[in-house]
Amino acid sequence: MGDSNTRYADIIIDISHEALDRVFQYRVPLSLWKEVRPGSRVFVPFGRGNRETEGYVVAIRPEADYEESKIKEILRVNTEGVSVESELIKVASFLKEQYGSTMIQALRTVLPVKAKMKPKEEVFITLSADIEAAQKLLAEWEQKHYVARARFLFLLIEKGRITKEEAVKGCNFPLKEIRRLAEQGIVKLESRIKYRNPFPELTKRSTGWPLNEEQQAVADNFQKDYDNGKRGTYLLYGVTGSGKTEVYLALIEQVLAKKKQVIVLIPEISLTYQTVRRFYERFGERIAVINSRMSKGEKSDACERIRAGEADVIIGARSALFAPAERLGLIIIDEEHDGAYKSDTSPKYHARETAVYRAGLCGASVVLGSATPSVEAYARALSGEYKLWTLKKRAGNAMLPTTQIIDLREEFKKGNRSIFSGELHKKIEERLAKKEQIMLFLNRRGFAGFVSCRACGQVIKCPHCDVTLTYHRNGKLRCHYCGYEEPFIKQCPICKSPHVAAFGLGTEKVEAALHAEFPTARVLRMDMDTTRRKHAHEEMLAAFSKGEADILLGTQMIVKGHDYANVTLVGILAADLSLHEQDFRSGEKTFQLLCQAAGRAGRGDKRGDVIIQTYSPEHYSITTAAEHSYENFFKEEYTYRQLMGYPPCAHMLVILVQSGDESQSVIARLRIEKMIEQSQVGQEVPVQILAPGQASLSKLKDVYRQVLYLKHKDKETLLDLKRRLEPVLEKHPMFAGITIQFDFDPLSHY
DNA sequence: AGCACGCCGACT
DNA sequence: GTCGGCGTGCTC
Repeated sequence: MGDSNTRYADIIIDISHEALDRVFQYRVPLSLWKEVRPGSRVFVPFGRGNRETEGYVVAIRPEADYEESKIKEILRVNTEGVSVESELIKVASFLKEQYGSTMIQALRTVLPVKAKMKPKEEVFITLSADIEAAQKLLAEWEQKHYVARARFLFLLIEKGRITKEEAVKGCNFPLKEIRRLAEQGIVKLESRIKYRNPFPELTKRSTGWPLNEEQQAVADNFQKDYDNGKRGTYLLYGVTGSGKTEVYLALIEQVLAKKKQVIVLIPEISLTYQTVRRFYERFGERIAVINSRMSKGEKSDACERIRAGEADVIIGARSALFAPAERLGLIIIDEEHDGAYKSDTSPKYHARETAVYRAGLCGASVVLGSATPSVEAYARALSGEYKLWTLKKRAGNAMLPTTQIIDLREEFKKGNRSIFSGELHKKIEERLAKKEQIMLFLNRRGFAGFVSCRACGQVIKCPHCDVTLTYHRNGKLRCHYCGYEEPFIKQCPICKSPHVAAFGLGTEKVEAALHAEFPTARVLRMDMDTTRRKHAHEEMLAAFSKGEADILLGTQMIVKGHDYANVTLVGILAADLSLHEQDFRSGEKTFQLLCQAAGRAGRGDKRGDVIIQTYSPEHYSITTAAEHSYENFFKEEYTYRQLMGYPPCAHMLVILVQSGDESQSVIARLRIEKMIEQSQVGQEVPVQILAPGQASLSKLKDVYRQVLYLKHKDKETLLDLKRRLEPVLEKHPMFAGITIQFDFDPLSHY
């Protein structure tokens, strides 16, 4: 396009206001062609008064799709403090490109509150003419009945100094008029930044524990790389209790010594005062915490401190990844495997991948930590893409608990219809007698109602897909991946037992059973119902910690959190509940949950016991969790992913089609399906389309949802397909009123 | 968000 | 005619 002599820029003016939340086109003057690029910050004339406004260049293009005569020119490029903003804008383009969203959505995630929340600036107006002259003027205006002017001047003479708000709102005297008076030398405008002290908190410092040999080796290795200018991604795989946090603290200190900033990501639920305190104690006021519960003002204050370089350790959940740190040197992602690192709104980015990208832009390293790494991260560590560090020793004397798998089919044969196996019942009684505490864990997520045979443990699966059939309210069994449906079976297809049932076990039911079987035990039940109140979660855990209950019964929310020295028995009531969700990650999730739950037993000096009750005692997720072997689990899981072509061995792209009109959503989905099919004709390895149809959550808030699952070996092929689809979906009138969302390598099913 | 524009009413 | 008060609508 060298022959064309005009160039246009798509510019976002101000993302803080809804009506301006779109791109505006400006001509790029020839003199700025070299400087203006996507990501540049520029000044443009905006609005009727052509007032000079800052904007972000989102794209450069040879043509405009707006009336040529109305297009204005970019004034100049903002070169001040460009680094962070343009870095973040690049991150936004990455999000748009890799995860599929509009540039505006991407920018909104990356530049959130923005200093548009006004950096607490107050404008004051003072008199610059002398009092006598002012009073003369006031008399003149009053005489002429210039009501607003007089009101303003009267107040100003009276008070000597008033704020802009008092003048504009209080006297109904417009800012423009004040400016004119300022030009005439009657008044003076001055702005002052309002300061506030955000952290009068504890600033006690400690140097921390000396590192053990393993931990020191990791710290040394990192230091060596960092000193040599090597930056990369590291996976810190350390068993529960191996002291990963101490390692983080050591790495942070190294990086701070180089005058760099550090971002520490923690899953939202563990972002409690407890966790943050360890960092406070070590780094004092150099810390900034970004929390979803913070007000906009607090957030922008924190951002200002980061931008100004006053805070250099930033702790927060997923979105803290976009903190405006100018001198970023390290990003730490704790509990890297946690599902909370994937955004659930568009762009559905993964913090791990995005962190690696941002680190690459600014020359930072990334450290991922976990006791049960995600299959993705561990595979990359094995391939050499990430560097693997392993911590095998548990700090102190804590021993791994003994783990026992109980086959519930055997219990059933023995005639035990109770929720508790004989062994678990016996152990609970023992602990109650010894005044030791017990945690019972029901790893149920959602309301997945799969159907299984209570005699042989057979789970009813779809004949066409490797997923369980779900029991529907209409009494039928259905596969959410292909739509296959069959009537509810009366007997097990394998062992012919009539005892087939939809599995559904609630905490309330378990609580009732506990009261019946152990009438003296004090039971604390934790689930969605009992923790709805604001601090209920923390309070209940604290109460249990103080020994106010003998048994803590709950869903996965109880596995994270404090250590309980007096807990010596952990019972997992039905490990299968998360195993047979219709999701290719269910094995991984189950393994992680079991490991975390088991890690709760015997944190003190008493050795703990773990009992896993299951109908699938031979499933690798359960056996490997029982033997505390991540490596064995990984081997099995990776083979399975390879065999089925699931991530990370291949890639998936979910296209979610939403519309308020049911038939419209179906038509749109069918059209997209057709377009994809046609684009794949003649391809050597075509993209596979799986499970086109209604999403399992088929209607949400009166919006109908249709999904397409696409699968291909190479992510680039899917990205390419998305790139070609996007303009059609955005522009073509047949997709008007239809919302389309993309999700790469989903963490949950639709 | 800003800001211009346009309309109506009050006063000189 | 001029200024003030207030609602409306647009910004490449």
